[in-house]
Amino acid sequence: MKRLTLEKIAELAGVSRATVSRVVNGHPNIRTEVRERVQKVIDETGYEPNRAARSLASNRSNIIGVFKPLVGGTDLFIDPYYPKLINGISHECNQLDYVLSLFIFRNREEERTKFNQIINSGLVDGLILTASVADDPYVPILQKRGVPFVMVGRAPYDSSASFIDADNIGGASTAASHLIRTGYKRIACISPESRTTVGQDRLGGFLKAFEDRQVPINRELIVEGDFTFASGVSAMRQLLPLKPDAVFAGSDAMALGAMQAIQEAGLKVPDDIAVVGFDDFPAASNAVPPLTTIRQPVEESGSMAVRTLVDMIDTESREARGTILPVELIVRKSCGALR
Amino acid sequence: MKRLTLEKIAELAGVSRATVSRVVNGHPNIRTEVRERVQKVIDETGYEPNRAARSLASNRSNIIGVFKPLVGGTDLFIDPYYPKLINGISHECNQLDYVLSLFIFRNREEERTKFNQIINSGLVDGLILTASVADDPYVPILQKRGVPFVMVGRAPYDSSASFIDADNIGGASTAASHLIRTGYKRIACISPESRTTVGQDRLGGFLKAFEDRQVPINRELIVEGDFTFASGVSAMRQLLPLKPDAVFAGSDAMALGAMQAIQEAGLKVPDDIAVVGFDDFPAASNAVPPLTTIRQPVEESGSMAVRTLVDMIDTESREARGTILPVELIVRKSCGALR
DNA sequence: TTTATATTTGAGAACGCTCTCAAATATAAA
DNA sequence: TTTATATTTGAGAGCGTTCTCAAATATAAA
Repeated sequence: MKRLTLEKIAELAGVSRATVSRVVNGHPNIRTEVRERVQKVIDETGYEPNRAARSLASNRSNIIGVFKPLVGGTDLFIDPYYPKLINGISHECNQLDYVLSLFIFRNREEERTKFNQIINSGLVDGLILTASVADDPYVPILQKRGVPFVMVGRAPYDSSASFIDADNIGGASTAASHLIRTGYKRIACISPESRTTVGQDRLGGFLKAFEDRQVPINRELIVEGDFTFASGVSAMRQLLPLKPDAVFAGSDAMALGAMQAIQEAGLKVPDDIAVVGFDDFPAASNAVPPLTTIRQPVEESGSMAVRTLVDMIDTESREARGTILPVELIVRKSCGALR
Repeated sequence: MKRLTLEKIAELAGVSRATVSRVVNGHPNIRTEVRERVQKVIDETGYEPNRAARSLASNRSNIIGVFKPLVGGTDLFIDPYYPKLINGISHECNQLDYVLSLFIFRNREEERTKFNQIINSGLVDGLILTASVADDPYVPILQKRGVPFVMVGRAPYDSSASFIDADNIGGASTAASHLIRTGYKRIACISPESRTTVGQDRLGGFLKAFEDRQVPINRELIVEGDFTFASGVSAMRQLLPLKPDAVFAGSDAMALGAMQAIQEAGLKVPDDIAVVGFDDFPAASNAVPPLTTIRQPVEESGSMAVRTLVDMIDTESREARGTILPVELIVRKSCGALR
């Protein structure tokens, strides 16, 4: 089947190429009679404009890239966070008529090479950056290159980049406050990697709750994990001898790991040790007992990121805009507040 | 910063556009002296060819689309299967220098519209189709249109389309045989949706094990779920009054749900009821007791799909080729075979 | 050397669109 | 009507590549 072109459609409709282009792109100033005639031909033939030609002529690809830099050795893509985020991004892309390209890497070298290709080849109109660590090398490059981008899941170190983030500080603080209010005295924290801004913020929020309420903090009850179930288990095993009566884990995966370690030790959640997580992943509500946690609006982050990015692209504004989305405490059985 | 073009590089290197093009594309028949001179300029300037122009001229986008049709109401994207698959696909795309675009939809209407755009706009060189149901409307369209595609996670109803699939029949059969061999007499099955080919195959494999061993089947012990944890819980609740002594669930999520329903009823896994799942997701090994399951090579499916597709694109062959990847029984505590 | 042949290079068309500018036509004002 | 103005259309350049074909140059054979 021969590809249809604008030219061909123009011929069939008895107009010029330019007129068909106008119809396709919804430009004003076309006689409705002509517009309808052309549209009819387009509909009947199923014509779709060639994207490459369009990109070349307009200098716009209508593709948004999602770039996920490696974070340490951990492959967080398996975590339900990413699928949800991608869902949100994808949905909003569909709405705004953008195509989503996904860039995930296994090693730094590859990552760097592809990054350069991506931003210098005109492949994408803009980039969504996820899961950056504090020393992310890409931000300055993007800024110098003038490529629109927004970061999701982290606030940038300086405020010169657009970002979408959940209120990690507020959420962690709410979680900790909830435990303090419920009456626990030895509250532990399994904090996510402090190399990540998420980790920093969640730990920060945890600490803030104590400061705000002027409750002293037990520093030895703070252990670092790496977001994973396994790290939750081992962190909790470390904590058990210190006899905490509650633990806030900076991710649901770690919280679930902690619960398992607690139960292995023959203790009960929440009677012996209360547990609160962060994320509200499906597994949280399925856990036994169901996990009290902080729900973050992951899909919304994704769609908000796309909206922000597309707006930056359309307006050609490179001005940074940050959005912090509210989170929500979901009280279930694991925190012992429901009796 | 002004975009670099072939022309510009040619000027800087003192050669013609065509020569630079040859260097960039690794064509033979260039004096090494010239090749090196040009390459030097390219390296120094960081030149990357414009993808749109390339696509237009070569009629190749070097983009592979992953198209995930809606399956019923269930949003399976959250399931760890997809992230793993995408990981595999993405990795192989990186290797073969293709870009991955992801297409996920929320409703049929949108899905159809975008599908047409995708295949008629020259956006992608080929498509990976996931999670199709038996009445998938897209296969015939792709075939007529001559778009290279491969289906993953299902064997097509007729063998005229390329596919990559895990050995669902063999795996389910192995799982069931394992339960039979271990000595269980009332073996139940929570089968995935029979609308999906995965569901059909896993149920088929389950039944096959009984036929092969000439063991009679208890049809009333077969209940259908929809891959989810919740459906596993409710399926198991239905099964409990029928007093099964073992259950094979067609997905780990359902198996975990079943385990929870069993434990809620005050029964023990595996002592009262043994459980075997399918998939070997991270949660399977974290479960208490750890879940015996069938491991399917999801990432390998992804990379194999890409390799197959790229080969079809390169050779311009539209001949169907099917691959069935082997699966593996992972014996853990939940099946009661380890004492 | 001279001629034949292989290798290396460049000129220029083509890919299918967008967009500017000017021409053609319709509409409003005089 | 006539003229001025607004709206609608088309011609054609340009986007940055690839690729064919022929010219230029190098190499081999006579």
